[in-house]
Amino acid sequence: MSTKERLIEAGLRLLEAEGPESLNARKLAGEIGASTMTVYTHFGGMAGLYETLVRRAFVQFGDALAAVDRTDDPVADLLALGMTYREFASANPQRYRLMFGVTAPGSGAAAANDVTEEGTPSTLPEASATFDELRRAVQRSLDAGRIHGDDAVAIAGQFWSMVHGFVLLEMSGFFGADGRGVTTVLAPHATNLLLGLGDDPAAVAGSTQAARERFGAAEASPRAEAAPGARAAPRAAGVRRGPRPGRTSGQ
Amino acid sequence: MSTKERLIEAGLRLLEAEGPESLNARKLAGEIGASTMTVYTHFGGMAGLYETLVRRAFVQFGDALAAVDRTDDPVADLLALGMTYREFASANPQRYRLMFGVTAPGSGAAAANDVTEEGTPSTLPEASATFDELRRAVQRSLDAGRIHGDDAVAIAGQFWSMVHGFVLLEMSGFFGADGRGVTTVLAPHATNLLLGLGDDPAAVAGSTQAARERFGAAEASPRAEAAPGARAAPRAAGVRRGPRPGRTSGQ
DNA sequence: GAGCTTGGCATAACTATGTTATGACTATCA
DNA sequence: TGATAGTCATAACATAGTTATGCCAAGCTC
Repeated sequence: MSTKERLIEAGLRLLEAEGPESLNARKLAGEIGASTMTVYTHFGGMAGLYETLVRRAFVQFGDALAAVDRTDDPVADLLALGMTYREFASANPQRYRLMFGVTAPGSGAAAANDVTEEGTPSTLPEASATFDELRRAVQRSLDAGRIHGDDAVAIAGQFWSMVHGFVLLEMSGFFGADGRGVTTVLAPHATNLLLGLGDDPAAVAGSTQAARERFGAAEASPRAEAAPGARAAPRAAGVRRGPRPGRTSGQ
Repeated sequence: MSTKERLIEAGLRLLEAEGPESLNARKLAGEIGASTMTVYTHFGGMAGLYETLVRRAFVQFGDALAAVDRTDDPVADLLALGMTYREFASANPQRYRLMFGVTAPGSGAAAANDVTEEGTPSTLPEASATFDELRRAVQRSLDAGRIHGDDAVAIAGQFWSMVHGFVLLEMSGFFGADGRGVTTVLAPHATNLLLGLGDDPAAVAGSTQAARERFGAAEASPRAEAAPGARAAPRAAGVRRGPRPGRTSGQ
């Protein structure tokens, strides 16, 4: 594997394993047995590396979403998409935060802006693709007459706000530790939103059940970054984890 | 004013004015004509300063939300609360990000963890108070029979997910630049959620109109952070202007 | 094949930032 | 008046991003 690729993989791994503060040039380089210079040769600096990681993460994220089956129940598909979305974020919280310019990868990241700070995802084609997956599911639900409206993008934005907000608040520790918030907050929210969009209560219940069953089955599949037990035993100890080696003066 | 207080205010000001990367000890100290040592004397380090800024920001945020009038239309109150919420976040994006452990204030912030990274808000009483404001509005809507459900906290969580997710995505540049997303995404989302919660369509429309008018009126008031852009105006430089604390009179 | 060019990379130095050690100065109090 | 505690400037140290420099191997030209 090329040095560049090894750096990227080490970066993604270190990010989740030791948190964003370990995403520094020296540690990264040490991880692959190279010098910090490689970061500059291949990425122009830490900012470039961050951007590459963000793109890569979005691709993986997009792959995970694209892997959701499309059935003849577009609303169930939409719900399954949401569950997968939340699953990915819960399993890779640091990655998710980085993707949405929401992490603190160290001082360099602040300089990395352009990518990390504000415009981050909205200008990345990889991110747009992610959103597009959602938009299509909404469009199919519209086409099927399950929900009503004239702007699939706007409706997709509502679903996105819902899941994105939930996921971040859940990561921050609101909504309880285990996946409890999913049943108390996210699922009812999705139901309410669908009802508000005009879907039939019975149909919503059916699609919810279908998505739930489908999702329980999908859990057995060996998805790479769909880390262990996101639903059953999701990191009760919280997002971080980590003795945080040798901070400050080591003392 | 005490050195400590001046550091806090300089911190909040620098944060919005120059971004999180300017929130460093030397710049901060220079801002008030002191040495970096003051940061350690008063806050124990940058981490302590961050935590103080987060608490202060939550207090200001809570004040802004508490200043929303309570009328005999609890749903309109709820919507006004949401608009105020979004307004605060849009006017003080860096502050909002910091509050939710969502900013990248430089390498120190990663160390600031404990506060900045994961548990940030969920363990801060100031943050809980914020959420409680929302919960009460939901409870009043339940009591009034406008919406149905047995768990005000869970329902409040849905509203919170909605606004939080919207606000962050809007900051990241999705949903367009001006407040356009508010009318295309956030407002319809709120309507749909209310409908899903059992409110009457006509009643929702009425409350929405009431909230809109009330908010438009409030816009004329000399609220610092009540920036223009929610409906029509662009809020080009909306990043500036800090909210003056302690305007809790209107309650 | 000899020499040149290019790209990858190690070494080491430079800069910025968090942090700490030290000591001076001031206010308060016994 | 002397002691103590708190505040804070100076200066040094550690870490992390970055850059300068040069080595070296792979091609390429002649």
